[in-house]
Amino acid sequence: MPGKSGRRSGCPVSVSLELFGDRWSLLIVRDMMVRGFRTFGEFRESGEGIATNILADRLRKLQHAGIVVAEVEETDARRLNYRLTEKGIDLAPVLLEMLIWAARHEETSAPCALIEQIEKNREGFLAEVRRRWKERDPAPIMPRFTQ
Amino acid sequence: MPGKSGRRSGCPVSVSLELFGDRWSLLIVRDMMVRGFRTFGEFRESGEGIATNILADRLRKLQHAGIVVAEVEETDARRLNYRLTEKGIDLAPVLLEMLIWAARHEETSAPCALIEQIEKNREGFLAEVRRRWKERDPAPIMPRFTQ
DNA sequence: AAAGTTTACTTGCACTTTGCAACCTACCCC
DNA sequence: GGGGTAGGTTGCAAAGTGCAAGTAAACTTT
Repeated sequence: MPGKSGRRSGCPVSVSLELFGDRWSLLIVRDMMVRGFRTFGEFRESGEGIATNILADRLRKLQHAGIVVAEVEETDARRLNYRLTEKGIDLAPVLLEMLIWAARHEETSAPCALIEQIEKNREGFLAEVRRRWKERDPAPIMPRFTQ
Repeated sequence: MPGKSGRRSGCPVSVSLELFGDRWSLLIVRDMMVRGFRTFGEFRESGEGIATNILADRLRKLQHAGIVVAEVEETDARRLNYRLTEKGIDLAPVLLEMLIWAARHEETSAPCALIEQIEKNREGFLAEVRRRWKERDPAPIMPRFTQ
């Protein structure tokens, strides 16, 4: 949905930050992308403890931005399946660089071996993320990093 | 400054978002990185219209996170020069991917030719950003994208 | 040296966003 | 049709944000 008025500026970085520059949006994208989460309940129990009103708000905004789509599950009409769009899966490089940066400069629970492996093979990792998305493969590609 | 308690989780993405997951922090980093801005006044008039209390707060937090350092200018003691640390300049790939994503999926003021050129030569662009930082070259590497 | 300007803030206040708990309403299963 | 589950909404207190104004120190001009 381009052509929005009311933008702070036309700088792409600024535009990005207006869409997902907060503490939660990219975590939801991460869960969809690498952990295969699809439902409200999965995101809610994702480990970081997001409040349900914030979660509902972010899912709404991500849908409005065209990053996520929701579809009703055919076996259970209560259940919504949230899924990344192509625009959403294209955020993979952003998340990957954030992961590499934090693993290098902050103390995280990500095992060094895993990070090293990903860093050496960025393109392969991104290709695998994209393949899983395309084939709707719900298997998580990365563990949960519980602290 | 690793070893902080009170983290939501040990996931590197979550850790990153706790440090710079807001609408302003990365814009300040962008201004330092690609426009050569150094002083409070330059950030204030950067185009997006940040409030001065927020700017002061973000500069403080970025310093506390070790992403930015401040040093008094020798010619004018009023003037503080804010500068990225190595940890800060290492955010370049994150910003670059955000720039590419938004240029591809949103309507921005970035000229297509420029984006295409950068996308084809990511490593060269990152090397140039890093060179300018290392040599304290204040020449902006990218224009201001005024809308 | 008095007056004005610039720089980097701080303060006050209205407004918005967030976090937490509780509640609500379909929908499924038995 | 009763109980549990999924995906929310609502209310309220606390925190964060945006804007205008003010401040203190360091220069600059007269």
